[in-house]
Amino acid sequence: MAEPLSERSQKILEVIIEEYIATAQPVGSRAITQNHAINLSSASVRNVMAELEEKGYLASPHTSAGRIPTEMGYRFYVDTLLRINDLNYQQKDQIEQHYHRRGLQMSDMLREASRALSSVAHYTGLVMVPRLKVTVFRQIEFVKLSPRQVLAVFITQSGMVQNKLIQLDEELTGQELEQITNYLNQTMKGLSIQEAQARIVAEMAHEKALYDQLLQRAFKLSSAALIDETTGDVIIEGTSHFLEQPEFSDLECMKRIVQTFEQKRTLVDLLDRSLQTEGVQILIGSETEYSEFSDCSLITAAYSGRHGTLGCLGVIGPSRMPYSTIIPIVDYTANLISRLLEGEQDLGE
Amino acid sequence: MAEPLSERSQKILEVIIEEYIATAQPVGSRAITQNHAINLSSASVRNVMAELEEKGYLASPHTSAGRIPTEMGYRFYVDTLLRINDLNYQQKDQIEQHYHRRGLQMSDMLREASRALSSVAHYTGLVMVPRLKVTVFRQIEFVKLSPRQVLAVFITQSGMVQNKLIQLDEELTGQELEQITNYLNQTMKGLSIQEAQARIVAEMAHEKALYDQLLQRAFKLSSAALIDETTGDVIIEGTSHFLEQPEFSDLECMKRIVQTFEQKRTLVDLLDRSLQTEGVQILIGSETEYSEFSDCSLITAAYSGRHGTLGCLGVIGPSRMPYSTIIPIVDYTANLISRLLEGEQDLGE
DNA sequence: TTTTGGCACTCATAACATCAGAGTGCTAAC
DNA sequence: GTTAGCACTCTGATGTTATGAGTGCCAAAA
Repeated sequence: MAEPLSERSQKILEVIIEEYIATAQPVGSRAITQNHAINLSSASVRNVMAELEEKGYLASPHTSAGRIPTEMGYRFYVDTLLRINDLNYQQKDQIEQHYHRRGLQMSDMLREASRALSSVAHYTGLVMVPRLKVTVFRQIEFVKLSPRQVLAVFITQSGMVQNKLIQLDEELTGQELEQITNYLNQTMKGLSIQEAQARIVAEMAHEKALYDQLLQRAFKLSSAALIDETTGDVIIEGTSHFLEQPEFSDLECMKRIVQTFEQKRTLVDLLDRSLQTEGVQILIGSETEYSEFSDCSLITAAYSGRHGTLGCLGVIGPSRMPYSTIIPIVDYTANLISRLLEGEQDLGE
Repeated sequence: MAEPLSERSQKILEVIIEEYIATAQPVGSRAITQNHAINLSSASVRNVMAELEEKGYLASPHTSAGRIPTEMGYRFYVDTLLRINDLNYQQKDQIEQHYHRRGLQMSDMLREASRALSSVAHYTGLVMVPRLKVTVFRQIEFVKLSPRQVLAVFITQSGMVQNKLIQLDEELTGQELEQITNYLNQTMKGLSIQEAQARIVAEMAHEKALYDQLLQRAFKLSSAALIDETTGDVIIEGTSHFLEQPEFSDLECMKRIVQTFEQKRTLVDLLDRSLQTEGVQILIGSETEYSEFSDCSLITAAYSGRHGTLGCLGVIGPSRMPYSTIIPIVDYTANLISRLLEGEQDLGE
């Protein structure tokens, strides 16, 4: 059981998985001997298939229906059998076309990334919007909406814009607000939000601040503006691709997936977990740890700006997914976005 | 044919439609005589049903399957038979709960409105985001991202925030930018965007501007910032409710609807058309003029701020929809949002 | 020892026939 | 004008059978 698969078994497993990915039909021994360059009789293939089933790489829906890959089968395939295709010219072009328009803001760019993923991969595209705390401070502006209400507009080095409505304890004059703005912009420029927050805490604790009411107000205001209470956001494009998959013709199952997409929460958690990983990460079925995705796979890659990892993006679809073409699409998109975001920053400095 | 329906026929039509809305099953003559206070034999009902079918209000899927309402049937029902329920306490409460959190920005509020519609009505909620040009100018800020790139942050009286990246022909110093900002904020405060644009055009034409380079730049910049090239946006919540409807169990049809939602374009057009209408508007089936919605109905109502209509919101679902409960939900939500937005403005002045 | 041809067996799927039930339309009687 | 009754239609459920794809196993061949 723990003994490794022979080369021949591996080859057959590979062919079965690729055939199943292509057709969505259980693969029989005969299909293998006919369609592919395997010089074996169907009986020999059957023996190997029985072995692969026993070891857990394959399963049969019923006696006379051929075999389909298990999660473990896909995992082995991805880890050891997969040969990743290079993107062809057309695919690269198709991805890049999404960014030809000039003057895209960061949020637009991320949306385009999700669209690109969805349309090129033909699965659902996901892009996680950078968490505030991983971004770098560029500029803050306060807009007074009413005596006790201020809108903080906060711009990160990478060009993201965040708005936040702040309720004030005490009234501030326009002049005070301006002073605060200037002070904060000087003090925090170039700091990461985490650094900025740390500095705020430090300076607020520092007694010096006690003497300067304005400073104290400034810190209060900025700490209110920089608290990131949002749960994170994900840009989802191409939900409808799920409806094309024969494995999700079950409406009940489909509904659960769409609902999960709508809540976004689960996807945020999922993508968060992928954030740490270097390169392309692949989660298959139960590895996602969500039952609604038990027949899905998630392929993700992190993207970054000049100051490090910003977020991650990827594609979700059925486990029966052409990994060899999807992986480079995700990889290429993540790199492209990273390059663009780093370029943006160059302009900014 | 053109002769009107007798009272009895109308009553029977009403019962059939309501029964069909409740059960999603074709309604037979017997169901009517049993379940409802109609003192007629099934044979008499059959006569009436034949008449209603001939006149186009009903259709029969096949000989032995009872009748279902046609589009014309629904239209007649909505126009003349419908008695609109009042919202009960729970429903009102459920809608209002979405706004209890303080410090909601306009965009958050609109999202909540869409969620509220979706969760209370159990159909898909739609909210059209106000077009820039119907809003009132409050404040503009320019943030210099690079020598030739400026981010314009534009805040409307109703608290909406719009960002736009502007490419400059010529470099501007921070000081110049500040002057421009001040000038524009003074000049355009309280103007509607249409008025503001008109003024820009007028002043740019005016020869006085020729002498003052700074002014000219100001106008250029603001006109770039105020051009609304976005196609309009719609906030959609509760797509998954469509998957609950038995009439859309056809995956192909379902997919077309979800795709249409994803593109948003069609929905923008649809909602745009409803914008002019006073009160609640109802579009049934082909009245939407989109084939993918041939079995859907759209119920909308406009919402407004103090300065007039801002946008519209509503619900889309199958034509077989409990109009009497959905209509007041849409109506109430639109009024509530309008009230809140007008309140927001009070705070702002 | 490995491979393969052959054969019995299993099971899903499609095709077909049958039947019950729901509903209609029509006619004659009330 | 209303209704009871009846013949008729059509769907959907049920059951039966045939087909065929695919397996497992065994004995013979390599």
